[in-house]
Amino acid sequence: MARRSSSSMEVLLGLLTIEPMSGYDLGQMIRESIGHFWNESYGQIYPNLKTLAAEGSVTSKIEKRRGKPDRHIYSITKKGRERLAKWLAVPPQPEVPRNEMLLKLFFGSQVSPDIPIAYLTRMVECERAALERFRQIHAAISTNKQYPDTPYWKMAARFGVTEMEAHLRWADETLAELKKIVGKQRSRAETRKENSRASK
Amino acid sequence: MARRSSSSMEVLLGLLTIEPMSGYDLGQMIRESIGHFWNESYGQIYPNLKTLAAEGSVTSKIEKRRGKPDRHIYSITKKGRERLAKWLAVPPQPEVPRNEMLLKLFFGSQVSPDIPIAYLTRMVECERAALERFRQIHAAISTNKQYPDTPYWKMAARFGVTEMEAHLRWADETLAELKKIVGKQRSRAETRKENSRASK
DNA sequence: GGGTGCATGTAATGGGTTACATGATTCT
DNA sequence: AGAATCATGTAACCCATTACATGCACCC
Repeated sequence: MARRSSSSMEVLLGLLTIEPMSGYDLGQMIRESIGHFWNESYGQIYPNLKTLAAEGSVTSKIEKRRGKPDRHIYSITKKGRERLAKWLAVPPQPEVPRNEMLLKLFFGSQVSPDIPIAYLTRMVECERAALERFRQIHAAISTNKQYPDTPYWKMAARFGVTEMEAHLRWADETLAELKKIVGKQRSRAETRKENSRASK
Repeated sequence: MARRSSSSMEVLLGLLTIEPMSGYDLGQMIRESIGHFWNESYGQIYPNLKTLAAEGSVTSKIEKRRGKPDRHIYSITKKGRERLAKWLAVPPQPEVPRNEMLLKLFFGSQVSPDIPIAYLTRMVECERAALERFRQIHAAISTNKQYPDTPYWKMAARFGVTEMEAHLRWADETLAELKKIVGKQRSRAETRKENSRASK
């Protein structure tokens, strides 16, 4: 997608401030903790770690384990922290995310209303589940020991909660609207049928 | 970004159901009408129109105009409508958008709270403006003549309104939280100063 | 015996933005 | 005179995902 200022390396640096980790661990962590607003594939993580190591932003140690494959444990260096801080200081640019669901809805008149009804219904289920997850994450962070990171993690979780609630409200409203359209089409079809019957 | 099922061609087809247009017009329209949830660059639009023309989903006519450059006016064909309908029938996959702002906030403890405060404040301004725009768009659609598309366009606009309102609520809450953190750091700094004064 | 998880990595592929090129007209 | 808008297009480049490759351990 060609984001000019990649951020893919900085995520790794950011997570390594929590504790030293392997590439595999980083992948796991990204999916579990920030997966709701950021993801990174291994095809990106491993090469980026190498680049960061080459420039001295991270160091690596090999952890030998009999039986299991070796683990390359990466730690953030002073230089890495500087790079992270520099990136954090740059105000994030407002980006327009591509929302395929809205795009399809925008062209909804081209197909039967049953189609948007179907995927919105499914979306509601997904978002209800996501909302629950966000609430649990928030609760888990709140009861845990308080790190300096805790308030920030809570803010991110609160974002998820607020957004999911908004989406659900919108979806309810929209589904009601779509059902009204279906109703109108049905009654028009009825009228047509009656007319043709009357004209016979 | 490698979305497996590109959608970039279907946007063009969708917009061409409204009326025949040139590549340039399509670019304008995308920015003005669906720019809040989808964008497309000319480097994408022109080649895609050629591809669509080659496969017979659109036809083109050249509009000669003295002085100004020629315009290639594209119209959607029956085949194009079929392709669009087929795409519309596929339920949109829930995608995790990359939210750089949340990512930076997540690592907020690494820098002074003034930094997130600054960009959240700016974000609030942008989103307030966006909210206003969405409301105006919604009002404009509502007062206009009713096309079959109208209800769907309204739904998309309502999504924007709902989401912006949610973001603004969250930003307010988050800014308050960040200011509390600043307060705590100030008071800690005060205490340290007093302690060192007392120890002199 | 076969699937799943751990663990690292590379290459192919594809999508998308930016920058560049061109050229006329209109506005300041 | 110079900037901006209209209008079309191409090429370079970047970023990211997917698929593939490898190999051991553990569980059913």
